[in-house]
Amino acid sequence: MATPETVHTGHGVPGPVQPSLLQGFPAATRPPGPPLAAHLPVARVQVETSLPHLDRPFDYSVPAELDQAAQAGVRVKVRFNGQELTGFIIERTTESDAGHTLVPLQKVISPVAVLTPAVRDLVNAVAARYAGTVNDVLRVAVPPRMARVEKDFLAAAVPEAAEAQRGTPTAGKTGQSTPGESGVAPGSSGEGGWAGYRNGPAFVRHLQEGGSPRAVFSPLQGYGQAAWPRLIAEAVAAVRASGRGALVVVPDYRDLDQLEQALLDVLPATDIARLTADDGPTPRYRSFLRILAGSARVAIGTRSAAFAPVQDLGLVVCWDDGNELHIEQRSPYAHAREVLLLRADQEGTACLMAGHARSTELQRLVEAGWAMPVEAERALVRRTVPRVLNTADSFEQERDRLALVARLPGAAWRAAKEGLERGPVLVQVARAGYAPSLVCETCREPARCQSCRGPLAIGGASGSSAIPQCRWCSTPAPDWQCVHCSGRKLRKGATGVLRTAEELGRAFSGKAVITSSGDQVKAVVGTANALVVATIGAEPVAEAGYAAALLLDGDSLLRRENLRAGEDTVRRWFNAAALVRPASDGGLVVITATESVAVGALLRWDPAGYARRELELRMELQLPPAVRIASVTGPRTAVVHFTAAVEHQLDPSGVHLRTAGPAPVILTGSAAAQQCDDVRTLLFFPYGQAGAVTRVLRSTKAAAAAKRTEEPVQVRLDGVDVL
DNA sequence: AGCACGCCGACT
DNA sequence: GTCGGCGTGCTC
Repeated sequence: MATPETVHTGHGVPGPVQPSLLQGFPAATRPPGPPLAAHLPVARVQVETSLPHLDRPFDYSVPAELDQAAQAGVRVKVRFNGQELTGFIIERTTESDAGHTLVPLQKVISPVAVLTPAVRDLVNAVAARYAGTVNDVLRVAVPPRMARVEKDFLAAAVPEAAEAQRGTPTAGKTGQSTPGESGVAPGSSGEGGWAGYRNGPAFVRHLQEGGSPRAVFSPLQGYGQAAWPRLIAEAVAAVRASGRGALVVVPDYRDLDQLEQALLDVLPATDIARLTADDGPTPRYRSFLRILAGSARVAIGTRSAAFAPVQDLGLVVCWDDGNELHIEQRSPYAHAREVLLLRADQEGTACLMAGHARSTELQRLVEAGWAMPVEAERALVRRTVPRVLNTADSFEQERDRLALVARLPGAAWRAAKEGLERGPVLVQVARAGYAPSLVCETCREPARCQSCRGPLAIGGASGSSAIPQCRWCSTPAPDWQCVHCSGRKLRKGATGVLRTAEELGRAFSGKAVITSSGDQVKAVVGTANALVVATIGAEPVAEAGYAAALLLDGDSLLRRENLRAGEDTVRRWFNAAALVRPASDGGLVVITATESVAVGALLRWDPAGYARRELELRMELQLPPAVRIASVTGPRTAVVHFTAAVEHQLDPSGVHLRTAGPAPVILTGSAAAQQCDDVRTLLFFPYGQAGAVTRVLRSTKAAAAAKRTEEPVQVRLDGVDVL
C-alpha cells in the first residue's frame, strides 16, 4: 500500500502535505488534493506504456474542473510512477478497486472522444486474438492527434461544437442521409453488376433492407464498368440506403484510388473519408474526425482503416485479403481481414470478403457456413473471362527465363504479337531490378557469396565487365568457384523487369514498352498497343482491358519455400488475368508454368475449387488455416523456457499443444547478412482452444517482462509467412 | 522502463 | 554510526 506521501507526490502540486493525512485520518474519508467530480469520480485509464505487464487500465480520480472534459474515449495526461504519460479514458466509474487513494488526472489533452466504445472493444479483441498488448493495437487504431486539424474541425462544426466539448462529437445521425440525398438510385443500380453472380442480387437486396448478410465474393473483372470497385461501391450504396455506414479496406493506394472513383459515382463525396497513412498525418486525422463525427459515413483505406470509428456500421469489406499488405507491420502484426471479421462479429455487421482468387482462410469461413459464397454463374464466367493457355513444355526445362524471353514459346509469341495489334499486352514477371543474379554455368545452381551465403550479382550501373558482388554484404567475388560442381564460369540467372522489357522491346521492335515495378509503379495504362512489363502485384489497370497477358516465371513463384506459395501464386495469376478482356473479345492469357493444380485452376477459372483443395490439404497436414499457430522467436534458452512455461500453464486445462522446434531462424533478404543465433518454436492448436492459448501466451509474456531475468522473445500469432 | 525500499561493506 | 552498493518489486 502506498504511503500518503507517495500519493501526494502524484499530484505534481508542490507544497505541504494536507494536515488531515498527517494526523492519520483514513484516506477514504477525506481524499487529498483538488475537489473531485461529484458524479463518477473515477476514470479508468489505459496508460500508454510499452511494458506488457502494465498493459491494463489504471484508476485515477477526476478533479471537478475536468469532469466535463474527461469523458470516456478522450486522451489524457496522467502521473504514472513519477512520470507523466498519456493515455485514454476507458470508462468513468463510481469506485476503484485500487485499494488506496487515487492520483488525480493531470489534464485532458483534447475533449474529442477519439476512442469510441466499439473501437475500444475491437482493440481489446484484436489484442487478445494476437496475444499482443492493447497499447500496441491502440497505436494503430487511433491516429496521432493533429492539434491544428482538430481546432479547424471543431470551429467548422459550430452547431455541434457544444456537444463535441461534451465528448459526443455529434448527435449521431447527422450524416445519415436518405437515399435520395446521397445520390443512391435504389433498386435499379443496386443489383446491376451483381446480376450473374449466384446469391449476388440477394446479398445486395439484403443489405438495402437493413440485413447483415456475410459473403465471400469472387468478382471476375479488374477493369471497366463491371470491375470489383463498382461492385463493392454498389454494396456500399445499398447499405447506405439502409441508413447505415460502411468500411472498406484495400491493400494499397492504387486499389484505394480505383475504389474511391467508383464510390464517387454512387455516393456524394462528403459521405466518403479516405483513411490511409500514405496521405500524411494531417489529411488522415481530418478524415478520421469526419468519420468520428458522423459527417462521413463511409470509411475507405488501407489496413489501419479497419479500426475507423464509423457510426452505426452496417458493412465491412475487405478486398484481396491474400495480399500481404493487409498484415500490419507493427506488433502484434494483425491482419486487416481478421480485424474486420472480429468487428463484423462484435458489431453484428454485414461482411463482404472479396477477391478474384479465394484465400484458404475465406474457404474455411465458407465451409464453416459462416459466410455465403457469391460466385459467378458459369454463363457469366464464359462471357467475361479471357481464354487461358498453358505453354508448359520443353522450354521450361531449359531453366533459363532468358531463353523463354528471347525465344518465347510459340503460343506466347503469337499471343503477344497478335494481341499487340488490338491493344496493350501485359507481361507479368517475377522480380524487379536490373541486377541479374548469377548462376553457375555448368550446374545452374545460384552463385553464393563465400562469406555470407548471399546471392551474387553484377551491379547494374557498372556494366557487364564488373566483378560480381554479393547483394547482401557487397563482398566482391573475383575468384568465385561453385560449391556444388567446382565450376568457375558464371551466367545470368532470372532477370529483372527492365532487362525483360529490353529483351521484349527488341523482340517486338516498333512497339512501345512500358514498365511497372518497384518504386516506378504505374496505376493505369491507356488503350495504346504497348507491351506492359510489370512485376507481380505492380500490374497497371488497362482502361479497356488488356488484349493479352503473358504470365512468366510461374514455376519460380510456385517453388518458393513457403506454405502459401501455391495459394499466393494463384492469387497473383487471377489478379493479372482479371485485367484481360473477355475471350469473346479476343482476350488471351498465356501461362508458362509446368502443369500443376495451380495452372489447372486458372485454366478452368476456378478459384473456389483451388481454395477447397488447398484447405483440404492443410487439414490433412494440420497446418494453418486448418489450425492456428503461434511462433516464439528469440535466443535459444529464452525460447525453451518460455515454451515450457506455456505448456506447463496449459496442462491443467487439458490443452495439448503440438510443437515444432526450436529450429534456427532462416532469415531472408538483407537481414540474412547479419549474424543471428535466434531460434523459433512453433505451437499448433485448434481454433476451439485458441482463447486459452492466447491468454496464457499473453500472461507468460507479461510475467517474463516483469521479471526481466531472460532475454525477451517475440510471440507472433498466425504469422503464416514463417512456415 | 524507472524509481522505490531493503539489507550488507568502506568511510567520517 | 552513516553513506551507498544495486538486488527485488511495484507502478492507479
